[in-house]
Amino acid sequence: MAGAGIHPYHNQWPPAPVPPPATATSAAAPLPPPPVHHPPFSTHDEVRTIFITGLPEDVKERELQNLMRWFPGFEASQVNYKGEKLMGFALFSTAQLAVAAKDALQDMIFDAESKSVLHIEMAKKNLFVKRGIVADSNSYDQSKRLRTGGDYSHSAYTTPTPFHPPPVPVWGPHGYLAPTPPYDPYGGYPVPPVPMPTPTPAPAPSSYVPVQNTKDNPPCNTLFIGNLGENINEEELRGLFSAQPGFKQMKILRQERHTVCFSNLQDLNSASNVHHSLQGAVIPSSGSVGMRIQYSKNPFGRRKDSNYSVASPSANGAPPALTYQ
DNA sequence: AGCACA
Repeated sequence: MAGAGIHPYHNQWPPAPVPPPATATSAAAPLPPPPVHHPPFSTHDEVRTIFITGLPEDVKERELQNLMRWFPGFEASQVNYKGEKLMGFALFSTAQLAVAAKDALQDMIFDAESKSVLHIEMAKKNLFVKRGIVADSNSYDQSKRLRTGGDYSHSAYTTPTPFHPPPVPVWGPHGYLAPTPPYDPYGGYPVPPVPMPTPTPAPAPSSYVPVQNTKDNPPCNTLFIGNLGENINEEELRGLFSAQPGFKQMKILRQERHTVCFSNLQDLNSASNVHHSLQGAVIPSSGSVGMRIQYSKNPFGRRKDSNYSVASPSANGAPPALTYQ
């Protein structure tokens, strides 16, 4: 009976940084410092953040991040959509690396279509990274979301894999782009600097964040998922939940302020497993917030408003309960 | 915190 509830996703977000599954990286060669997980208390108070203007209006945070991630020392980036002009920030591990990225990106044509040319300066202050979510030191604002280096950092420059181009020289000094080349802008490099996001919905969340699940509802076959972030991608969400064992169907509800989701599983046990294994899961489009999972108040298959007790005396053998309510 | 659909 109980005790055999082994499910493939035994995630319970280890509270301490768990050493990643060491892929046979021999630590013989001197590796650059790990780009992420920089403690907030940096010993140096030097500015190691660059300030980016000239981004196209429809720039996505992910685009900036995918650009920045190729630069050594990149830790986190952020787009501020608040002001009249877009501002981007990117934090590096050292001021020197920030300057290097600044110089490499200076006057780069970010988007030939919209004629966007980047202008980079050193920021006035460092980007403030707070456990994945960030605020500029000046103001905290919901319209700003931060993307940290994340778990892909291992594949970029830490290991000189042959198929990854060394990023910096690609867009060398000033406008590696010809006026408007309709062809491969990465001149000679077989691989674009921004890897294609894997089209297959990765059923594994990118990370987990502790969630305080204040109160839950009685266990049932349907899960209510909230705290999904404003820019949640439905496909991504669907991909995640539909890959869970016992998945039956789901419904995504876009509301004014919060998008929520209902995931219906074949039985209570499956729902319980997912409830546990995905609690606090973070997927890329949710920003850096972890989803909150609760059992639904209205499990699938049961009517919300029942006038007289349980309104389905089907073959469950349950006698009609006497409920005066 | 935000709980629809049958």
